[in-house]
Amino acid sequence: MKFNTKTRYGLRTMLELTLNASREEGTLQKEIAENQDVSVKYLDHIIADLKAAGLVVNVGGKKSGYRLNKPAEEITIYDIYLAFEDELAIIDCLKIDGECPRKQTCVLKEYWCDLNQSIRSSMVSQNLKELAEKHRNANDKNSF
Amino acid sequence: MKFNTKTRYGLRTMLELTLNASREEGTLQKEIAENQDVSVKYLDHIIADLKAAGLVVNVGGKKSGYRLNKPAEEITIYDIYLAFEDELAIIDCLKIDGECPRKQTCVLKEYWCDLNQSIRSSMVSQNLKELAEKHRNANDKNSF
DNA sequence: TTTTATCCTAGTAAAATGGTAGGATAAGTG
DNA sequence: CACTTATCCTACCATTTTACTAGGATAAAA
Repeated sequence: MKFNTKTRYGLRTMLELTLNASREEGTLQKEIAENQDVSVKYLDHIIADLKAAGLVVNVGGKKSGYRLNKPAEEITIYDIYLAFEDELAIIDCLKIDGECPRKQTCVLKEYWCDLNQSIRSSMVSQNLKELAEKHRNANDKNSF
Repeated sequence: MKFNTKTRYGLRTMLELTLNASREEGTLQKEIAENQDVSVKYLDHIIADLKAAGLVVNVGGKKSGYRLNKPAEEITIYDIYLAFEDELAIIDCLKIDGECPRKQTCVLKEYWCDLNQSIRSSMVSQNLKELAEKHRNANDKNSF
């Protein structure tokens, strides 16, 4: 029961882009990789996923930096999660077309479903702008 | 981000034992396996884990059935989870002795930690007695 | 004595995880 | 124009985890 590293690094990447939002020229992969202690090659995949999800854009084609593709307050942690994973389903029968012969009357499914909703809602209700503000109010301005 | 089958089957096993709590002779593995559509062999492992965690006992040695080892209201979903997994840590740096160079000032860790707590608290606050009551109030009395 | 259900240790195919490697493309630099 | 370098894109891969199955020992009951 854990989140994978792509989601974690992806979130850190997105927070870094949020903090650099004032930069017109965006932020280079290389810089992010250094700050976040990931290889540029691995970050490649992460950024590709974020890009495919429409969360980041690269400012001017090859050799240019990245920026958020929407205002930070419109990007939630769940959006970032979805760049790397399918719809949250903590057990299989909660999937959109997940079938379970017991589904009609399963009291446990009810429980799992509630928990699933509560996790998702925690991720939906936290956006990047709030995170960035919290970060700026913290002591050390360079770590996350 | 999902729960494994052992935890799911373990919970179903525990709910079945709760519903059968009035039986002095306990419930046989075989019966549980049939009701829950698991092979007896696989259930073997699951029950072994539940037993090791002190959640179930077998009534009279070999060839006897299983019973809960404590009152149902004292057994939470989190107790059952712990029979199969380590302490809940949705990201590694939340582990008891998990180290992270950024830990002092990491605003993201704060978020993950809150989410971790909220998931755990959902699991801690749901006990087997409540689940069994909900189940008995439902239509179909035999499925979960 | 035979049956059978618990108990215990191994093994294992398939999938997921967390990456690395290689090279194509194109933008900027000397 | 040649060169460097950062993005882009496709493979590949080792390790770990997952979800089991298999085999047999033990002991209680029939």
